[in-house]
Amino acid sequence: MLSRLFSEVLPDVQRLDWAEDSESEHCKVKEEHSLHLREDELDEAREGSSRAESEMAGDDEDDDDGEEEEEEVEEEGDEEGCGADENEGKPKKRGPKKRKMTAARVERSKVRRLKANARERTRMHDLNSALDNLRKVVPCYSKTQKLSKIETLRLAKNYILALGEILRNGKRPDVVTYVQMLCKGLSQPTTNLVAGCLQLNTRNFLTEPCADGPRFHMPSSPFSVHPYSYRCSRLSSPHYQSGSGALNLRAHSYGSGYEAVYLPGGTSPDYSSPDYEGQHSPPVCLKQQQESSETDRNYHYSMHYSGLTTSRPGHSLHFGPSGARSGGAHSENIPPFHEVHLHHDRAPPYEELNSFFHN
DNA sequence: TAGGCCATCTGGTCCT
DNA sequence: AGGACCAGATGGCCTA
Repeated sequence: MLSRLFSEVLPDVQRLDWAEDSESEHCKVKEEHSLHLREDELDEAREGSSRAESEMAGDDEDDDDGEEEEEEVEEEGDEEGCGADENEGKPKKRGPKKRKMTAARVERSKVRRLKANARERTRMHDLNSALDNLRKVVPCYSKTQKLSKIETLRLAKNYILALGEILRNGKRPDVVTYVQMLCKGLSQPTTNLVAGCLQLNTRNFLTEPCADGPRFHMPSSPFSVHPYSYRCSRLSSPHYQSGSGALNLRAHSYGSGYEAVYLPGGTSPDYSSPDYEGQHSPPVCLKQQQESSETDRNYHYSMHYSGLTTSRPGHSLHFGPSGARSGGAHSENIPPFHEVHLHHDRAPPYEELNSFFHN
């Protein structure tokens, strides 16, 4: 199984390399464009430089061929507050003596600074490009709702640790434990998103009617794809932190399953109904509440539907900390499912995890 | 309006 | 001298 994991990971890493290459190509093109856009700055600086040189005709008369022989005039201690009174009692500075900053030198320094700025921009763009690539291989990816840089790094670290744990133990982890590992140290909004992504991929998560009220059951595999979309207005949004209507997610000691139980506070949408149109949020808030007991070591999570609405009046669910934002205030922000999903095609470890939870 | 996130500029440091 | 890297400062944008 582990070898299968590696055999699946490696080609994907190669794909990733390719993707990174193409993306960096794209980035380079963009960067060239942006550099072109800023060439005028350099031109301006150069023009300014030549202007300054001509204005400095008094002491730079022979600087006509661009190789200006700048004055090698040494400072007489008149810069940086090194006046005579300040130098009293202090040893004379050693090292290369500062050259006088002629206007030409100042302008050249400006040009150098502009070039350095351009390089710095390029460098940061490359860094961002790499971060984008990283975003695509961590468990939760959205084109529209990007994880922040810091959260991407945290999630990536947790993901690596989680995969390492799986490799070390050679067995699938408890689902909730897995979610815990992934979300360790993440902000609440990111935790919500990750939980939402994981839950998004629980095709059979929904609809298993119970006698004691609407109840959702997590299947053994939490990672298979289902077609519902969800929304998250902004990852930094604190909307999903707590709520009244909640979905309690309990891990069972038996099997690998856990169940999500709707608590009072909302109406369960009839996902099984053909009338149901999937423009709604699956739970996007997963918040550990407590450890229930030692015997079943159940972890309780509340999974809140934040402003989950449907086209049917009876299906409008209002969850959220205050309710003020609930009720579909952000329905226009719902990213389509294809924009928020697990990258099965890019993340074989996830497929492997799928198989873990399928077995 | 405050806070989070981000891009950019800038000066400093280290290395080649 | 120049490039890479870094961290601080700053201002813009967005959301609650």
